[in-house]
Amino acid sequence: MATAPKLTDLSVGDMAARSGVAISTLHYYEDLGLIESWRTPANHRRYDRRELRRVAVIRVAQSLGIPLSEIKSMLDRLPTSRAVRKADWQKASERWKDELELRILVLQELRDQLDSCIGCGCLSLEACPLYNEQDKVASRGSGPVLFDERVNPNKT
Amino acid sequence: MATAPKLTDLSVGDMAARSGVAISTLHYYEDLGLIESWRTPANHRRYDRRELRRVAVIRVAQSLGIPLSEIKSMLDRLPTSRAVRKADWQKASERWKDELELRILVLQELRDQLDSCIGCGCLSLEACPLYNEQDKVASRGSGPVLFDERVNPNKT
DNA sequence: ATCAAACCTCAAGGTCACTTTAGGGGAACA
DNA sequence: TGTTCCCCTAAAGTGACCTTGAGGTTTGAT
Repeated sequence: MATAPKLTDLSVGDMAARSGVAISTLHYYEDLGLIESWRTPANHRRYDRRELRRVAVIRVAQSLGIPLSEIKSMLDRLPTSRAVRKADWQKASERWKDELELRILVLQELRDQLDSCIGCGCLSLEACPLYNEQDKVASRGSGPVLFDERVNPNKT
Repeated sequence: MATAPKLTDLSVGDMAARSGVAISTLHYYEDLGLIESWRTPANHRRYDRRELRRVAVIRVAQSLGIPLSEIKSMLDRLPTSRAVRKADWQKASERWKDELELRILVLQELRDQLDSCIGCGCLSLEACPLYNEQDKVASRGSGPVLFDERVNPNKT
């Protein structure tokens, strides 16, 4: 609510068109607190243009397999005032770059071991590096999740 | 059903312990036809030890973001007889290796563009290469899915 | 013979990230 | 003044991937 309504602000339809994200998804992101809007007297959403960047960042982060909850906590670390600077984004994106780096490394390891491992039978053993590697990337729920909040997936 | 019951076959509990996968998950995989068992006279499941490898492969594939449906169709391509050879696994894994390769390339591209892009403001524009890159990996539903069955996520 | 531990089935519940549906209200333009 | 489009909310639906629960059977050690 540090928002000073401007005529150049975007409607949800504009946002959808410009970001390539469905209106329903924008609503959803807003419910989750990932983006922010003010309302016109008619209760229509209006978004500061900067929210476009937020949406873009959200989508990019998602493509890295980062869950929305993580994305939110990253975005929450940005200054809440409207004056988010280059430096803020860069700092925030650093963490994802590291994550990305790690992800690449794990995948490369996986790939390098695929030849020497998958056909050799060791895949059935706890000792197999490929199989164990999986635990570091493995998903709970769906999709690869490299981030924390790793509950032990089964308690034997 | 090409199964010749052996005393060395594993119970579902054994499978769970040795594969690190919950019993309920093994049941689930079996329902989906990803793994196979025979039954004792008391209707208890027994798994050939080779099923351990199948489970391992399933988990590894999942860590690459490959959906179970894809994994199933890959596993279905293996000889149904019990005599699955090294070469069969290697052949089947080839496809995933390519997928892996692609995944690494996309992530690397993403990483390389992160510096030059995320702080510059272009992220809010359709022209941003990083933002567009996202479309090539983007998920529908949850988690990155590089495989086919890409429906257009929003029809504007 | 008893009793816990392990197994069975089937149905329902839960999470994530959305989309769809249903039933409205307000705005822009000819 | 329409009428057409865009917007609103709340709730339910979807699909992938499991987990939990209820109620019952079997095994195996004492």
